[in-house]
Amino acid sequence: MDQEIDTLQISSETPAEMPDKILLAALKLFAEKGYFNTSLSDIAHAADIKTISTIYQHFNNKQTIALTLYNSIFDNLDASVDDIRRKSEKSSEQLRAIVDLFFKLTDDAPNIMQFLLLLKTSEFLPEQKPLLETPAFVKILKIIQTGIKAGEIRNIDPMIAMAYFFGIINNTLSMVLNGELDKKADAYQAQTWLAAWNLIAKKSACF
Amino acid sequence: MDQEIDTLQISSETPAEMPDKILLAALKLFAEKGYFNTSLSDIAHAADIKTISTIYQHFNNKQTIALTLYNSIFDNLDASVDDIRRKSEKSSEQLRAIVDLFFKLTDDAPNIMQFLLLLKTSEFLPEQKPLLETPAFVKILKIIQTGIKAGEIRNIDPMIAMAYFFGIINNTLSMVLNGELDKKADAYQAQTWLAAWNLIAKKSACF
DNA sequence: GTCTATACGCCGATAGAC
DNA sequence: GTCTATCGGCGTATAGAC
Repeated sequence: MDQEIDTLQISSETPAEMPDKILLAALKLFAEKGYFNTSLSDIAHAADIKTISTIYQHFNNKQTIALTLYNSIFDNLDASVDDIRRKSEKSSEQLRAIVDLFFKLTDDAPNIMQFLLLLKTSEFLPEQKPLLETPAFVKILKIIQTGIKAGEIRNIDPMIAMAYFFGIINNTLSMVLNGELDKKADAYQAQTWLAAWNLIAKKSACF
Repeated sequence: MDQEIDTLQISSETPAEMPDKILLAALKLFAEKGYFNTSLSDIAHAADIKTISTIYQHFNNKQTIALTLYNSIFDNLDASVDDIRRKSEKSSEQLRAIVDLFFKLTDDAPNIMQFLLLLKTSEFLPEQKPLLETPAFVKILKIIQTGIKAGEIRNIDPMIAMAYFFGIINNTLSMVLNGELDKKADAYQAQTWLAAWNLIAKKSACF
């Protein structure tokens, strides 16, 4: 996955334009302190802007900033999942690629993963869909369902498979993001993938 | 586990005294809407109190209410873990009892589990320890370490074992609490315990 | 297009009557 | 011990000068 996160360049060299500067500052602060603990002044300060007014040149209000981030992140995730589904047919390989993406993002763009995994978006974006009803995750559910039909994945409730699989993946990544695991996500990727996949895979000797 | 949650009776018949009425109302609202979306007026209203002032008779400020809840919940969890460690020596049985407790609480006292699993307490109680540094979870980590030494649990990093084990358990319970799984937690308990335990147990045919 | 100044509301918190 | 009234501040948002 070499696709950038939409207009939100993770590691671009060109200094960000104003709207992106604001979004990046907001993303960082939301991820670190939470939505309600960051004021527009905080965002302005972090974006090297003197006053709050400039923010209103680009966004109608604070919530819109969060919504723009939300849409950018989930649109991009959705596009990545589409990409992944196109490149392979096997559920195992598709899930593997998604796990790759998540681990890579955790190391390279932790703020984005914090937004995805740690923030309770329903508290400040009540209209938005919860994580699992998001297009990206609906597609991931389909991958699992396909895997079950194809005999790659054990014949259990797909939602349960998803709960277990991403329970392992996301909890491990959450602990990396929280500093409760001290190495980079990359160090845990291989064994965590194995644990999660073997748990739902049919060929495993587990069940 | 028949122990009540401290002074916070979950299903007591006797109408709660004033401080508990406030705490129960706050717990419910914090769990449902989040800390920052609930005002003291909301709490007063939910506690059948006419004005906010009455709250200040019992608590110094809003944060203290949250802190009292936090302490009550974690003290109780800690006591439960002590109980469990006393009743059995085997790590498997101890972990099993903890899982029993979590599933039971999810069905019987969802607000408490929402507070535990879903709320980001660091956002409104920044001084408090994160979940895993809490006495209860330090003891749980010890259970896992003991299990490794005893040969019950695979010889992996205890933190990783914890990440996987509670990744499965907590994510499943989170999905129940969010309504993403439609049955009661009880319906998923047996298979979820098996999945989590087999993942870290040594005797499993998995690895 | 960036800044100054200001308006407005909500909420946490307090004083004090009864 | 419960209520009325009110304060003060912060944070969102806007109007308008330059």
